[in-house]
Amino acid sequence: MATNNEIRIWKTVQAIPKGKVACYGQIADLAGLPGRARLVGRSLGNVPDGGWQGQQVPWFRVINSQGKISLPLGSDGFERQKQLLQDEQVVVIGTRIKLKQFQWQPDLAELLFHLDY
DNA sequence: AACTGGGCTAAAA
DNA sequence: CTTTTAGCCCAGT
Repeated sequence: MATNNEIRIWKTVQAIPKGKVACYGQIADLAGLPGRARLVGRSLGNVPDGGWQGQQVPWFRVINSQGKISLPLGSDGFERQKQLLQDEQVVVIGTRIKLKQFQWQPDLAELLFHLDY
């Protein structure tokens, strides 16, 4: 069953724009769960097929604070994440993500804080 | 009521 | 650049 924290996390992740990424700690903060990056990682592994409330949850747009894909290099999950990112023009070199702009726009963060859960 | 292992992190080496 | 170290949090078991 989905926990409240998972739901908050999924909804926050749904706000990541296509072609951009965010890191686990960042999502935790924006979801109002500071210090719980690991919970974000765990929760993204529990995303229901078909997403949440009819909306997909772009789990693959979440990476670690080093700007890399966190799944084990060469694993199925890694390849899947890499493919999905490349499908939206995000450049992946080895495990590393390349983005012109790695940070969230302030107005977006502002919007997220006001999400009505 | 412990115990554990993660899709973590920041800092240091 | 990389690896290590030492914190960190908590759902699942």
